[in-house]
Amino acid sequence: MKFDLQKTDSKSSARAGVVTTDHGEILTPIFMPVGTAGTVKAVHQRELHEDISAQIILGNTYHLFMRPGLDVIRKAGGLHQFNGWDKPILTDSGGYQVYSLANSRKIKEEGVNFQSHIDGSRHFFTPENVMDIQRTIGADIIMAFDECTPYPCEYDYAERSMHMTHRWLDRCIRQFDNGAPLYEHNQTLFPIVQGSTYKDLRKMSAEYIAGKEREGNAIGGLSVGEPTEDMYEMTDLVCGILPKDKPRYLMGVGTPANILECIALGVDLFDCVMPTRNARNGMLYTTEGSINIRNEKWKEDFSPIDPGLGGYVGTFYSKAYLRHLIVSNEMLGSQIASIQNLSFYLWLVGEARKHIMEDNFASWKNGIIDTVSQRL
RNA sequence: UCCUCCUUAGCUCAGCUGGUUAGAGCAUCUGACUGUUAAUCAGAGGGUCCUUGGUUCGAGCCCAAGAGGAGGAG
Repeated sequence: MKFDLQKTDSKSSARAGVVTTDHGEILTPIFMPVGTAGTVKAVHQRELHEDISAQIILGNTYHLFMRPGLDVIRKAGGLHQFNGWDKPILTDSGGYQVYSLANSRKIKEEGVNFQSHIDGSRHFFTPENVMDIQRTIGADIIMAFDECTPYPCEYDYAERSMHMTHRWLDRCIRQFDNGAPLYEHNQTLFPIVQGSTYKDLRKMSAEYIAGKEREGNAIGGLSVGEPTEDMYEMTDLVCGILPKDKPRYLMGVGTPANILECIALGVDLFDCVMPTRNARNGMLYTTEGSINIRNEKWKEDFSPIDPGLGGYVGTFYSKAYLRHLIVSNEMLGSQIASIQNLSFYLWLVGEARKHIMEDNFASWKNGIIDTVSQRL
C-alpha cells in the first residue's frame, strides 16, 4: 500500500491524497460503505460502482468468521472473489464486536472468549488468530485487534485497556509480519489508537501507534456515546501526533457534519453504518438536508428525492413513492434509500476533496454543514 | 316467523366471580440509530364497550327491549 499526500488545506488540517492498493486507488478523503457480512446491505455491487462510486468497502472479521466461515472464503479464493468486489476492501478486526456483544464475552490478556450471537457457540479470539483470519478473508487493509472501551469509561479501566490494546498490537504486528498473503495481492495492517476521552491517554496511545510506523493508522474508541465536542477534541489531538505522510482512519464516524469537521482535523478515511442503517429505517440524507421519509408531510410530495445529487435514484424516484415503499416495508424502499444515502456520503467527501484541492475547503465546509445538517 | 351466537380503538380481538384510570397485536403519527447482534428499537395519539331502560354502593360483564350482523330451522 502507498499513500501520496497531494494537498493540504491552508486554513485547516484537511488533506487530499491517494491511497494505492493492489485493488486500485482510493482518493481521499473518502467514506467507506460498511459491508459487515460481505454485503453492503440492500445494495448491489454494480450499484456500488455505478450509482454510488464507492472506492473501498468494509467487511467484518467476526461476522464473516461466523458465517460463512473461513473454509468457504478460502475455497472461494478470498472475499474479493466471493462477493465479486474487485476494488479495495478493509476488514475490521472484531474488536468492536467484542464491545457491542458485551453481555457474552470475557476479555483476558491472552484474548477474548465470547459467544456467537448466531448459535451461542463459544469462540476465542486472540491478536494472532484474528490476523490469521484476516489473512484468509484477504482484505487489502486489515485492522489490529483492539478493545474499544465504552463511554463513559473510568480512567483506570481506560488506561489498562489502552496498554492491553498496545500489547495486543505488538502481537498483531509480529503475527502479521511473519505471515504472508494467501492470495495474489498485498495486505497492510493498521494499528488503532485508544485512550477513551482522556487527553493524556490519547496522546500516549497516538505516540505509541505512530512509533510502529505502519502504512496507515486508525483512531478507535470514539463515537460510542461521548459528546461530539469530546470526539473532535480527541481526533484533533491524535491527528496532531500521527504521521502526516500516512492515511488516518477515524473508525465508525459519523454524521455528515462529523465527517466534514474531522476532515478539517486531518482525517482521511471514514466508515459508518449510518447511511445504510438509517436508510433502512427511513432516514434520508440529501444535498438539501436530512428527511424522515416516513413523515406524513411527504405523503403526496411527488418531487424527486434529491435532484441536487444528480444520480439515478435521486432524480428518478419521488419522495411520495419512496415513502410508500418504506412505510409498506417493501424491500425496494431499503434499496433506494441506501443508494441515496451512500451516494450522498460519497458525493460529500468528493466535494470535500475537490475543495481541498482548490484550497477553499474551510469556507466551503462552514456553508455546507448548515445545509446538510438541517432537518427538512 | 322462530331458535342460537355475535356487536369493545381505524382493523382483528382479549377483558377473570360485577370492583382503581378498559388492554394487546396490527395500522396511524413521532422520535432514535455513529469500527451493523438492527428491513431494528422507543414513545404518542386513538374508546358513546351497538342503543335505550333496569338491577346494584358499583355494569364492558347481570336483566329487558330495540338496532345491526352471522348461522340454523321452517
